[in-house]
Amino acid sequence: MLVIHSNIASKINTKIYKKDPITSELGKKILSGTIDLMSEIGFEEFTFKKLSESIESTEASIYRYFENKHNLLTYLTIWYWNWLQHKCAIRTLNIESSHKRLENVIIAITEPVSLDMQFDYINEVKLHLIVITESSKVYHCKKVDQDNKEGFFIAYKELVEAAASIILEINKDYQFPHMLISTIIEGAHHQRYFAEHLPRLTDAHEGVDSVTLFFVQLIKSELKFDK
Amino acid sequence: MLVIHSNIASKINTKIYKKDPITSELGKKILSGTIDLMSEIGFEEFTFKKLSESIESTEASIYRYFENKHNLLTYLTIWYWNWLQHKCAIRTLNIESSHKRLENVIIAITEPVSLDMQFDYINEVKLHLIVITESSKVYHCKKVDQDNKEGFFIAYKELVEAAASIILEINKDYQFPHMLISTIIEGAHHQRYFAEHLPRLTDAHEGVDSVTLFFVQLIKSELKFDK
DNA sequence: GCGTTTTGATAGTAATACTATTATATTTAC
DNA sequence: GTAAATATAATAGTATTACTATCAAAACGC
Repeated sequence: MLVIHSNIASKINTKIYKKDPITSELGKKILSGTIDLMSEIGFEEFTFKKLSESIESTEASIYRYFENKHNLLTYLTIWYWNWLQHKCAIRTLNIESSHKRLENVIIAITEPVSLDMQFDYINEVKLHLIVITESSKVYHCKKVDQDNKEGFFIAYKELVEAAASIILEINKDYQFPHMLISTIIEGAHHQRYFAEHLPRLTDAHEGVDSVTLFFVQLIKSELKFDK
Repeated sequence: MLVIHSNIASKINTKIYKKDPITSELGKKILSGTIDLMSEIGFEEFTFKKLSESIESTEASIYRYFENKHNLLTYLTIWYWNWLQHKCAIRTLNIESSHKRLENVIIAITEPVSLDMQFDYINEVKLHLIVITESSKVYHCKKVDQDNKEGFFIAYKELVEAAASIILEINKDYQFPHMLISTIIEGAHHQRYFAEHLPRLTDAHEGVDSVTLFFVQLIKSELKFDK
């Protein structure tokens, strides 16, 4: 069940930061500066030194908010998962048909991101780019089991669980609801990345959002409600 | 069209290394040592220093074979793609039915890896673990466009192209053959990783390879030949 | 206006990611 | 069988990264 939260950052696990970035001006500058800088130079090239220069602060000050750049990326990724949850909740409000709710969720998850909601320190379009390119590094690392115990991936699990439960409304005997949803979430990121950098691995058609088209068609075929 | 090569390493792009590792004892020890060490401690913790200690050589000697650990991981990933191509070629030999050939390819791509072929310096099971956990880092980095120009991803593209062409034999009007295949390749890695570290994102059933089951069912549903 | 918290400035350490140099093996060339 | 070429080991050194520590200045809370 998806719950609508007014403040996306307030849902974020408190152990991911040393000091909550949304409680101060510097904290917010760290978030917005990171989104600008990391979307430009990428996670590997990104350092707290460079960030401190771009926001005119110091390395030591940034370390007071986040232990390291990995946790900072994790923070942004959790923010994105919460934001997606919120978006899915809005898109399924007052819709009776399970089929239509599921379709709306798949669209919300896979569509290109625009700046429709306005957040003061988070640029959703740039954040989406970072998520597409870097978010898998959040869990593809040795810290994954420890971070999982801390609860850093709860927002992702809730998102998958919520969509999976709609699938079970449609077909209570369907065997792979979680796999289907997590494959679509990860797949949408991959396909957008491939379209940009390795187009021979995709079928991008000009002017058409084939990523969303493909995944909507896929889920309808798999659950056999394509009519 | 898949071509069968007797030597998987010989197909590897020569620009990925400074000195071809399979031409010397040290080179082979670098490959087997990397597979052992990296599958154990992960890409981020892996250093040429640690590798040199574990294979009883020196940092400088390893640098004569590979510019950096990123290129070494890329080498191993290319080896894996070539190996998968080879496996798919074998599994589709002498099979007339396009449907059966496609099913065999999806099984070859998604099934768990065992040590059936024996390579002297590559442990396929450990390499598969590395690919599942680390291979997306090969292209999710700032170097991706440069590496793509060098041709490092050709083996991946050929694999996708070969499977996509079978899809088009089955349905020449199908719009998304490349997306479907690359989604399955990446998806299979993700699902195996999730099953190990984030099980709530999957539907792993005991004793059953649900990853392969899921993707075989998915492609049959999407291409509507599930009979 | 005084105490507390936050930030800035600076310094310092250990590890990483390399490059360079030279000596010593080992291989190959003929 | 010896000289020449090549490969490896041993060592040293540099720039950058990823932090930690200290202290003074600024801001803020009441």
